[in-house]
Amino acid sequence: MELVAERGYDHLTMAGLARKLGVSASALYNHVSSKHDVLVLIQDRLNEEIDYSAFDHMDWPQALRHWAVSYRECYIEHTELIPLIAVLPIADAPQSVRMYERVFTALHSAGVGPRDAVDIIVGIEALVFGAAFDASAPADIFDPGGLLEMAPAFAEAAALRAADARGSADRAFELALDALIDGLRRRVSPERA
Amino acid sequence: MELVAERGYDHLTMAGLARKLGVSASALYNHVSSKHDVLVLIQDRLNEEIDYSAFDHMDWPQALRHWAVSYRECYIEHTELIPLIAVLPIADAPQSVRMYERVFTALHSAGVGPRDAVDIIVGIEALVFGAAFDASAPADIFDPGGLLEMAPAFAEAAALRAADARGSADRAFELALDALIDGLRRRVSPERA
DNA sequence: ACCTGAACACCGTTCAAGT
DNA sequence: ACCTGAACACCGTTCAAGT
Repeated sequence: MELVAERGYDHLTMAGLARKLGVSASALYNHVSSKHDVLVLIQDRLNEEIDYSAFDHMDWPQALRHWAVSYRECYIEHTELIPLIAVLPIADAPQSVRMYERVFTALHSAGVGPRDAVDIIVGIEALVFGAAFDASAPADIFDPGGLLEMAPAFAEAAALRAADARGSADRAFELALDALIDGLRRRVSPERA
Repeated sequence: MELVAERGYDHLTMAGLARKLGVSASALYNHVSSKHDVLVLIQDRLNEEIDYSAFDHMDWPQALRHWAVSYRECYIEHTELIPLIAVLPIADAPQSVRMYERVFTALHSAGVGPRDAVDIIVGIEALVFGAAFDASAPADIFDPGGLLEMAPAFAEAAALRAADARGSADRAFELALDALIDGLRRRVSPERA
């Protein structure tokens, strides 16, 4: 009961979490010292499910792609946590630390310099988080509403998108991800261009 | 006093905003119907400052880059608003609608298909929002703390990054942005590869 | 038309008191 | 060692009452 970060807390509130555990809200403070602590536990639980095994048997651009896709899938189902987790230090989150180390060493041993490796990780993560946000946004996010006359061309394309918001978000993510990784590969190992 | 979304609201709370305006919190509901309304006003105010004039006199990959840099700069100074604004529909936000229309038509008239154009906008935005998050994260976000022995290689590179977190975040963003745009250009107009 | 002040149902957190 | 219940300082929002 101590280490478990119980799943299914849609309303991530101390009271709600306590109710789900059958205790009072104040009882939680015998196990964690603040809400920040439970966020760290959740972050680590979530990051544990990200699949980065591709780095074992693929070249880094391909592995990066698999990692990013898995990363995004993990967070799409828990989008309300993204703004909290995206700025959360990884100290005391062992699974997250392990993941970063693996990705970093894979890039490094493939000849990518340490600064570029960190930058690549940060860049991929930025796209992943941003895309997960996008996937969680309402389908009509680009609907100009009463301002249609201001954006006739964009509105038409946005309506097409709204018809299959999730599929469109997936396509947009994969287009950007492929473009990003392709660009990174050319930048970091230009001889293979 | 009605339309103004007063600046300097660090604590974006109805009470705080009311205090800054010298009225009571409940008085605000004579002008807006909910906090969501003031967020829309703020979103529009903020997006008004994004510079997309580059689309007037540059080719789309270059213009996209200028737009993204300006976009990110706008949100870096108001990072606490990102999670709210990133999922906010743009209906009733005229400046935002205007911006999207301009970017979309610029891409479209350059020969980019409507679906790709929207995907490119979404992809750039994802990177911008994610990178703005990253820039607002604490400098020691990648510090493994007591788990140093789990990530010796990554920790070293992360420490280098922490020494100049903001500069590193900028570099990572620009590396990813250039790579992304380069990849998009190749994908959308392969003949110019 | 616009404001105030009290009230409501919530937050995260603390702390004395119990077992 | 772990829990409860009351309390605190906050949220966003409503509403009767004032001018």
